[in-house]
Amino acid sequence: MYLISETAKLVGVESHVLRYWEEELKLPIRRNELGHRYYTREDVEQFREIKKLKQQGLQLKAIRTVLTDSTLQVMVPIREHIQPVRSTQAGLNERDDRQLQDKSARLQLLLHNLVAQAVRENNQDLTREIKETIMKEMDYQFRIQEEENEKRDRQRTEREEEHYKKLDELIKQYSGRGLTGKERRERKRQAVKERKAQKSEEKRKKHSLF
DNA sequence: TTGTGTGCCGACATTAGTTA
DNA sequence: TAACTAATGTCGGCACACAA
Repeated sequence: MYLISETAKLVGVESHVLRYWEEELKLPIRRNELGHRYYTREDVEQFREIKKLKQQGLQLKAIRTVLTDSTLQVMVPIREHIQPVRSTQAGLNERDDRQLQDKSARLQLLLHNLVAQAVRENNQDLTREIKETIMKEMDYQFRIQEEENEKRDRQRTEREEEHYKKLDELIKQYSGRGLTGKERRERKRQAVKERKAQKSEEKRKKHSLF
Protein backbone atom coordinates (compact mmCIF):
# COMPACT_ATOMS: atom_id res chain seq x y z
CA MET A 1 0.00 0.00 0.00
CA TYR A 2 1.21 3.48 -0.88
CA LEU A 3 0.42 6.96 0.37
CA ILE A 4 -0.48 9.67 -2.08
CA SER A 5 3.03 11.13 -2.13
CA GLU A 6 4.60 7.72 -2.89
CA THR A 7 1.99 6.99 -5.55
CA ALA A 8 2.54 10.41 -7.11
CA LYS A 9 6.27 9.64 -7.40
CA LEU A 10 5.60 6.19 -8.88
CA VAL A 11 3.16 7.53 -11.45
CA GLY A 12 5.18 10.65 -12.15
CA VAL A 13 2.60 13.29 -11.31
CA GLU A 14 1.87 15.64 -8.40
CA SER A 15 -0.34 14.59 -5.47
CA HIS A 16 -3.05 17.04 -6.33
CA VAL A 17 -3.23 15.58 -9.86
CA LEU A 18 -4.05 12.18 -8.33
CA ARG A 19 -6.76 13.78 -6.22
CA TYR A 20 -8.08 15.55 -9.30
CA TRP A 21 -8.14 12.35 -11.39
CA GLU A 22 -9.80 10.48 -8.55
CA GLU A 23 -12.57 13.05 -8.42
CA GLU A 24 -13.02 13.41 -12.18
CA LEU A 25 -12.85 9.69 -12.95
CA LYS A 26 -14.89 8.68 -9.91
CA LEU A 27 -12.18 6.25 -8.83
CA PRO A 28 -12.95 4.20 -5.70
CA ILE A 29 -9.77 4.98 -3.78
CA ARG A 30 -9.70 3.47 -0.31
CA ARG A 31 -8.97 5.38 2.88
CA ASN A 32 -7.18 4.45 6.09
CA GLU A 33 -8.42 5.13 9.63
CA LEU A 34 -7.13 8.72 9.35
CA GLY A 35 -9.12 9.32 6.19
CA HIS A 36 -5.93 9.41 4.14
CA ARG A 37 -5.93 7.80 0.71
CA TYR A 38 -3.97 4.64 0.28
CA TYR A 39 -3.19 3.03 -3.05
CA THR A 40 -2.47 -0.55 -4.12
CA ARG A 41 -0.20 -1.73 -6.94
CA GLU A 42 -3.33 -2.07 -9.08
CA ASP A 43 -4.19 1.58 -8.41
CA VAL A 44 -0.67 2.63 -9.42
CA GLU A 45 -0.96 0.63 -12.63
CA GLN A 46 -4.33 2.19 -13.33
CA PHE A 47 -2.93 5.70 -12.85
CA ARG A 48 -0.05 4.87 -15.18
CA GLU A 49 -2.59 3.72 -17.74
CA ILE A 50 -4.54 6.95 -17.31
CA LYS A 51 -1.38 8.95 -17.76
CA LYS A 52 -0.58 7.02 -20.93
CA LEU A 53 -4.06 7.71 -22.30
CA LYS A 54 -3.70 11.39 -21.41
CA GLN A 55 -0.43 11.50 -23.33
CA GLN A 56 -2.23 9.96 -26.31
CA GLY A 57 -4.54 12.96 -26.28
CA LEU A 58 -7.64 11.56 -24.52
CA GLN A 59 -9.68 13.80 -22.26
CA LEU A 60 -10.60 12.66 -18.77
CA LYS A 61 -14.23 12.24 -19.82
CA ALA A 62 -13.13 9.84 -22.55
CA ILE A 63 -10.81 8.02 -20.18
CA ARG A 64 -13.68 7.61 -17.75
CA THR A 65 -15.72 5.97 -20.53
CA VAL A 66 -12.80 3.70 -21.40
CA LEU A 67 -12.41 2.64 -17.79
CA THR A 68 -16.16 1.96 -17.43
CA ASP A 69 -16.26 -0.01 -20.70
CA SER A 70 -13.27 -2.13 -19.77
CA THR A 71 -15.15 -3.20 -16.67
CA LEU A 72 -18.28 -4.05 -18.66
CA GLN A 73 -16.33 -5.97 -21.30
CA VAL A 74 -15.82 -8.74 -18.79
CA MET A 75 -19.56 -9.41 -18.89
CA VAL A 76 -19.88 -9.58 -22.71
CA PRO A 77 -18.67 -13.21 -23.14
CA ILE A 78 -21.25 -14.33 -20.60
CA ARG A 79 -24.07 -12.95 -22.74
CA GLU A 80 -22.66 -14.81 -25.74
CA HIS A 81 -22.76 -18.08 -23.85
CA ILE A 82 -26.17 -17.71 -22.31
CA GLN A 83 -28.04 -17.78 -25.68
CA PRO A 84 -27.07 -21.35 -26.73
CA VAL A 85 -27.92 -22.72 -23.32
CA ARG A 86 -31.53 -21.62 -23.82
CA SER A 87 -31.80 -23.24 -27.27
CA THR A 88 -30.84 -26.68 -25.95
CA GLN A 89 -34.41 -27.41 -24.96
CA ALA A 90 -35.57 -26.86 -28.59
CA GLY A 91 -33.78 -30.06 -29.62
CA LEU A 92 -30.45 -30.00 -31.52
CA ASN A 93 -28.29 -32.50 -33.36
CA GLU A 94 -25.23 -34.18 -31.83
CA ARG A 95 -22.65 -31.72 -33.23
CA ASP A 96 -24.60 -28.76 -31.91
CA ASP A 97 -24.89 -30.53 -28.62
CA ARG A 98 -21.09 -31.02 -28.42
CA GLN A 99 -20.58 -27.36 -29.27
CA LEU A 100 -23.06 -26.47 -26.61
CA GLN A 101 -21.26 -28.61 -24.04
CA ASP A 102 -17.99 -27.02 -25.04
CA LYS A 103 -19.42 -23.55 -24.68
CA SER A 104 -21.00 -24.52 -21.39
CA ALA A 105 -17.61 -25.70 -20.12
CA ARG A 106 -16.03 -22.42 -21.24
CA LEU A 107 -18.80 -20.53 -19.52
CA GLN A 108 -18.15 -22.45 -16.32
CA LEU A 109 -14.46 -21.67 -16.61
CA LEU A 110 -15.19 -18.01 -17.23
CA LEU A 111 -17.55 -17.83 -14.28
CA HIS A 112 -15.00 -19.62 -12.17
CA ASN A 113 -12.35 -17.07 -13.14
CA LEU A 114 -14.72 -14.20 -12.44
CA VAL A 115 -15.58 -15.55 -9.02
CA ALA A 116 -11.89 -16.19 -8.30
CA GLN A 117 -11.06 -12.63 -9.28
CA ALA A 118 -13.84 -11.25 -7.08
CA VAL A 119 -12.70 -13.43 -4.19
CA ARG A 120 -9.10 -12.26 -4.61
CA GLU A 121 -10.19 -8.63 -4.52
CA ASN A 122 -12.35 -9.21 -1.46
CA ASN A 123 -9.64 -11.19 0.27
CA GLN A 124 -7.45 -8.14 0.78
CA ASP A 125 -10.20 -6.24 2.59
CA LEU A 126 -11.28 -9.34 4.44
CA THR A 127 -7.74 -10.11 5.57
CA ARG A 128 -7.31 -6.62 6.93
CA GLU A 129 -10.61 -6.76 8.81
CA ILE A 130 -9.81 -10.20 10.24
CA LYS A 131 -6.36 -9.01 11.29
CA GLU A 132 -7.82 -6.04 13.15
CA THR A 133 -10.48 -8.21 14.82
CA ILE A 134 -7.88 -10.77 15.93
CA MET A 135 -5.61 -8.06 17.34
CA LYS A 136 -8.49 -6.60 19.36
CA GLU A 137 -9.57 -10.02 20.61
CA MET A 138 -6.00 -10.93 21.60
CA ASP A 139 -5.61 -7.64 23.42
CA TYR A 140 -8.85 -8.33 25.33
CA GLN A 141 -7.79 -11.88 26.21
CA PHE A 142 -4.40 -10.67 27.42
CA ARG A 143 -6.08 -8.13 29.69
CA ILE A 144 -8.46 -10.75 31.10
CA GLN A 145 -5.53 -13.11 31.72
CA GLU A 146 -3.57 -10.32 33.41
CA GLU A 147 -6.48 -9.53 35.74
CA GLU A 148 -6.94 -13.21 36.64
CA ASN A 149 -3.23 -13.56 37.41
CA GLU A 150 -3.35 -10.51 39.70
CA LYS A 151 -6.42 -11.92 41.47
CA ARG A 152 -4.72 -15.30 41.98
CA ASP A 153 -1.59 -13.57 43.34
CA ARG A 154 -3.65 -11.61 45.86
CA GLN A 155 -5.47 -14.75 47.05
CA ARG A 156 -2.20 -16.65 47.40
CA THR A 157 -0.66 -13.83 49.45
CA GLU A 158 -3.69 -13.75 51.75
CA ARG A 159 -3.54 -17.52 52.23
CA GLU A 160 0.15 -17.35 53.03
CA GLU A 161 -0.39 -14.58 55.57
CA GLU A 162 -3.15 -16.60 57.22
CA HIS A 163 -0.96 -19.70 57.31
CA TYR A 164 1.96 -17.89 58.94
CA LYS A 165 -0.37 -16.29 61.46
CA LYS A 166 -1.67 -19.69 62.52
CA LEU A 167 1.86 -21.04 62.64
CA ASP A 168 2.88 -18.16 64.88
CA GLU A 169 0.01 -18.88 67.26
CA LEU A 170 0.91 -22.59 67.39
CA ILE A 171 4.52 -21.76 68.21
CA LYS A 172 3.38 -19.56 71.11
CA GLN A 173 0.95 -22.25 72.29
CA TYR A 174 3.61 -24.97 72.34
CA SER A 175 6.45 -22.77 73.55
CA GLY A 176 6.57 -24.79 76.88
CA ARG A 177 7.56 -27.94 75.11
CA GLY A 178 11.21 -26.93 75.03
CA LEU A 179 11.60 -27.43 78.83
CA THR A 180 13.71 -30.21 80.47
CA GLY A 181 12.05 -32.98 82.53
CA LYS A 182 13.18 -31.41 85.81
CA GLU A 183 11.70 -28.05 84.85
CA ARG A 184 8.40 -29.67 83.73
CA ARG A 185 8.18 -31.53 87.10
CA GLU A 186 8.86 -28.31 89.02
CA ARG A 187 6.10 -26.53 87.04
CA LYS A 188 3.72 -29.42 87.79
CA ARG A 189 4.48 -29.31 91.55
CA GLN A 190 3.90 -25.59 91.51
CA ALA A 191 0.58 -26.06 89.69
CA VAL A 192 -0.56 -28.74 92.22
CA LYS A 193 0.44 -26.49 95.12
CA GLU A 194 -1.51 -23.59 93.64
CA ARG A 195 -4.52 -25.86 93.08
CA LYS A 196 -4.43 -27.07 96.77
CA ALA A 197 -4.14 -23.51 98.01
CA GLN A 198 -7.07 -22.53 95.84
CA LYS A 199 -9.20 -25.47 97.25
CA SER A 200 -8.42 -24.66 100.90
CA GLU A 201 -9.27 -21.04 100.29
CA GLU A 202 -12.62 -22.05 98.81
CA LYS A 203 -13.24 -24.35 101.91
CA ARG A 204 -12.39 -21.53 104.30
CA LYS A 205 -14.75 -19.14 102.52
CA LYS A 206 -17.49 -21.81 102.73
CA HIS A 207 -17.13 -22.22 106.54
CA SER A 208 -17.05 -18.51 107.19
CA LEU A 209 -20.39 -18.16 105.42
CA PHE A 210 -22.09 -20.59 107.95
C1' DT B 1 -16.35 28.68 -22.88
C1' DT B 2 -14.63 24.40 -21.37
C1' DG B 3 -11.42 21.12 -19.67
C1' DT B 4 -7.39 20.51 -17.23
C1' DG B 5 -3.91 21.51 -14.17
C1' DT B 6 -1.64 24.55 -10.54
C1' DG B 7 -1.06 27.32 -6.42
C1' DC B 8 -2.43 28.61 -2.21
C1' DC B 9 -5.01 28.56 2.13
C1' DG B 10 -6.41 26.99 6.74
C1' DA B 11 -7.18 22.95 9.48
C1' DC B 12 -5.72 18.79 11.42
C1' DA B 13 -2.67 14.79 12.80
C1' DT B 14 1.72 12.88 13.46
C1' DT B 15 6.56 12.90 14.39
C1' DA B 16 10.96 14.53 15.92
C1' DG B 17 13.56 17.62 18.53
C1' DT B 18 14.05 20.74 22.47
C1' DT B 19 13.42 22.44 27.06
C1' DA B 20 12.16 22.74 31.92
C1' DT C 1 9.49 12.54 31.85
C1' DA C 2 6.10 15.72 30.39
C1' DA C 3 5.14 19.74 27.85
C1' DC C 4 5.98 22.49 24.13
C1' DT C 5 7.34 23.68 19.32
C1' DA C 6 8.52 23.16 14.56
C1' DA C 7 8.40 20.45 10.54
C1' DT C 8 5.98 17.57 7.61
C1' DG C 9 2.17 15.42 5.26
C1' DT C 10 -2.54 15.32 4.10
C1' DC C 11 -7.12 17.05 3.56
C1' DG C 12 -10.87 19.82 0.99
C1' DG C 13 -11.81 23.87 -1.25
C1' DC C 14 -11.32 27.90 -3.96
C1' DA C 15 -9.30 30.96 -7.39
C1' DC C 16 -6.66 31.33 -11.20
C1' DA C 17 -3.87 30.21 -15.55
C1' DC C 18 -3.67 28.27 -19.91
C1' DA C 19 -4.65 25.83 -24.14
C1' DA C 20 -8.04 24.32 -27.42
